[in-house]
Amino acid sequence: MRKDTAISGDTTLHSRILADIEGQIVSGEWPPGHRLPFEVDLAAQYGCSRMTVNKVMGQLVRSGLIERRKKSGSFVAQPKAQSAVLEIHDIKDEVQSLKLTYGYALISRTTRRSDAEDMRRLGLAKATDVLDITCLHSAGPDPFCLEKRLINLAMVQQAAGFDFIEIAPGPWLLAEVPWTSAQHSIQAISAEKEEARLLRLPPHQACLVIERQTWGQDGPVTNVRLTYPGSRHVVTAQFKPGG
Amino acid sequence: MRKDTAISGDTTLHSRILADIEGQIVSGEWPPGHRLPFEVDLAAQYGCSRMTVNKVMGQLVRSGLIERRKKSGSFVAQPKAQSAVLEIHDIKDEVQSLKLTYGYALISRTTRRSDAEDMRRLGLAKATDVLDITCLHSAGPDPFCLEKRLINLAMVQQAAGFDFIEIAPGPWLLAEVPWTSAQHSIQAISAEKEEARLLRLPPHQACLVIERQTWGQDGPVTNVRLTYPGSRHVVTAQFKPGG
DNA sequence: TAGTGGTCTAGACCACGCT
DNA sequence: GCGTGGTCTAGACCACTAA
Repeated sequence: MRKDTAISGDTTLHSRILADIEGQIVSGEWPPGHRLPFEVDLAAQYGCSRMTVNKVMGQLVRSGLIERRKKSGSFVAQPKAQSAVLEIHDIKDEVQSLKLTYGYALISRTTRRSDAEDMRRLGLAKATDVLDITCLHSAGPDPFCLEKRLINLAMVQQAAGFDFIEIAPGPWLLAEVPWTSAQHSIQAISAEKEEARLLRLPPHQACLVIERQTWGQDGPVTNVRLTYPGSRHVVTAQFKPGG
Repeated sequence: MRKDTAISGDTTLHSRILADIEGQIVSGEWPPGHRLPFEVDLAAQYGCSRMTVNKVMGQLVRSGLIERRKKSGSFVAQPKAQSAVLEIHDIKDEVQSLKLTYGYALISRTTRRSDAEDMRRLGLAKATDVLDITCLHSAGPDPFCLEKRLINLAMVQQAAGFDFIEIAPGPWLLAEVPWTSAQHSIQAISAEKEEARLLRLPPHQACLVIERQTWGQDGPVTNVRLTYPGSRHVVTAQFKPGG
């Protein structure tokens, strides 16, 4: 068959088929549990090969819109847990996107043998040397975020020789150390005295705390706890099926 | 060439190639900016067709590990904004996974013409009728989460005839209304008097507030604000490249 | 056991963007 | 120009599983 890659429309065949099927589902015309046409039939309907349809179906599965069972067919999925994509930006970018001048100040930097709390935060099995950094990110004249970070020196030897006076540990680590996975937790706390002082807040003010634990290929790399003052900071996440 | 789908290993060819390349990247052997072999060369190296390699490359692009430029080739991406997947579970499941008995109580349910605040929360362009629901989810004997929800009756007519006494609006909407996208925001607040009373908290206690705005195909469906007491609730998110 | 999805091939043409 | 990725085909075999 002659290939006319210039699709009869504007985008690729994939996108057109994908959009069609997504449309059927989100409009409710194909409710949860409805069985979609078989790959062979869709291929015939769109006049394309089965593999093209298969690719689309793969995307639909990944986005959670459909479920597929061999021998039975493909079905519109029951919507269940929503999963949203949380974008975690660099703090500097975050501040600058608010049209404020970004400031960074190192508050403390100490090296020690990891204690029980350090090992818990990093998820260490046995004690190693850790670097403990506290620093403050500011937006214009105001404190923006307090960062308390632990770096596992067993994984990041070169951090021992870096002062972190000019460059924040976040971007430095990102450029320096390959990492494989991360886990985030978000909670609300009342600011403790020391935090409140550094963030120039009244004591017991509600703060948003984002804690991120990062692993490299060979073990824990770093744990960072970012404390954002009051309700000034908002974390957002988007969900869109088939993204 | 004879097809031996029984892969020389344990999984599919895809997975093997994907794992190999991911390994090169996360181990740091291929640092950011490094150019990967061309598709043709990888295909030759693995003794497979170019399309198989192409599929893998597509996954690597989607997971943000590489960037591809025509004529230049494929390059290991500079790690930038981290994006994590936030799983937003049903509150009932959340409570039950803590081995606590789930309880639900409707506190108020009123219908009105949307005021300015309603329109802001729902993102309405012009006024419609809205259903305003306040309810409480509990875990064992304790309040777990306060839910304040608006439902756009122009989009969800059938909600007007439902009492929400036995069934919480969240699961009801999930089953009843197809939706296309959602946006979440998370922030820390100090509990106001009314919230503190319902959640049985001392006033001004720090609370985590998750607000979710949901759109259907034809417009705003619902806005829900979930207030979790104190630092008892933690939202978690996972990141794993190439997931 | 037969139907369905899962995977793969060995080609092909096209568009884009370096050089 | 020409090399690279982007897309697509018309087959094929296999594994799984529901009937």
